[in-house]
Amino acid sequence: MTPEIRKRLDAFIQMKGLRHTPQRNAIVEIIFASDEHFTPDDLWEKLRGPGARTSRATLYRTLSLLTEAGLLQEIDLGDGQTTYDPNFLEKPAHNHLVCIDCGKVIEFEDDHLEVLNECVTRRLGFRPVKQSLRIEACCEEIRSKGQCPNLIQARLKGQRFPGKKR
Amino acid sequence: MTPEIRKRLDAFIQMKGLRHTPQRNAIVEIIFASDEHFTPDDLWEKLRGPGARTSRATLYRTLSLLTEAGLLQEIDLGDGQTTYDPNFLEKPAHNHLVCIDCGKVIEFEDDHLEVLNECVTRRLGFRPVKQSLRIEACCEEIRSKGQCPNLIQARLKGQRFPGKKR
DNA sequence: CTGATTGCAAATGCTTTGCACGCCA
DNA sequence: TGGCGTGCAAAGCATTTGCAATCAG
Repeated sequence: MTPEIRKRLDAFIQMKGLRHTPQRNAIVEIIFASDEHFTPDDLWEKLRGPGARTSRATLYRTLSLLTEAGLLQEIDLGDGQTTYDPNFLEKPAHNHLVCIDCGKVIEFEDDHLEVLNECVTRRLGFRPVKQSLRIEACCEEIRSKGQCPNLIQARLKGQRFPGKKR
Repeated sequence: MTPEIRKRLDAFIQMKGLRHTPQRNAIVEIIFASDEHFTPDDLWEKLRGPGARTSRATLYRTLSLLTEAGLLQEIDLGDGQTTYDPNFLEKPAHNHLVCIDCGKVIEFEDDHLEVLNECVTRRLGFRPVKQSLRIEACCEEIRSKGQCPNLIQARLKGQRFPGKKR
């Protein structure tokens, strides 16, 4: 967890008159230990490791807080659950490519894309706030080799694919 | 409902060995009477008008069928329910601008955007299948006039806004 | 006839909430 | 000590499913 993050979080907690608790700390610690996006369930799994006991309710409540604090961004991959993205202070735009074969999610940036999006938005008479591009595509690796490494892993995890909500 | 649509639907029904039923007909009729996007609930409302009795189960089942037949496209506006888009045969890309003040949804197209998206996708080693850009923005009308006509209507309808799932 | 289709109610899966108790500041 | 926070279980919501009855071809 960068000092930048910690600062923002502390500021938010103080401003809102909130409190530091072991549960909150544990959750925040785990989230910002990595910069990968995750679902509430991913987080729940990681939380079960250490002796830190939390409830799902607290988990969800904390996610809301962090989102409100601007430390997390909610993104929708279309799989029936909300995905959260930490470490986005440096990445204003959220573009995701989801492989419909293996479910792999790639986050990418493209300056041209951003400029273009801004132009379009203004042309329509709006002021851009947040933009997310979601591309569903199929993996060339699967087309050529017949399968890709993520596919097997995804199947094992019982991962949901785009389109299939539940 | 254009003959184009009817043709595709009949072909699909025949190919799959499905059947024509009054419920299916009623649903299809209502959907393709307009080219607006809608939620299952919007559709349910319209269905309650005529004497045609259907259940929500049939409604959802029919939506799945039409999606599978390629006559409907599922899009996710981030409000907790699936939105469906008919009349998309002519519009391959789905770009939506959602006003975070009034909830208004604008569908737009931009050729440059599409070309660019395709480039990015290929550069990442994928083959594009479906792309949807979602921009959250705020209405200039609200900034200048203090409110916009959609806001009042949206409030009355108890509309959900992006970010607030339930 | 026979399998596709329907409606109902119950089940799902993710997320939120009410409530009483506990703990931070 | 006064609330904020927490856990639990129950509630919510959109959507799906099991099943027996019904209907289309």
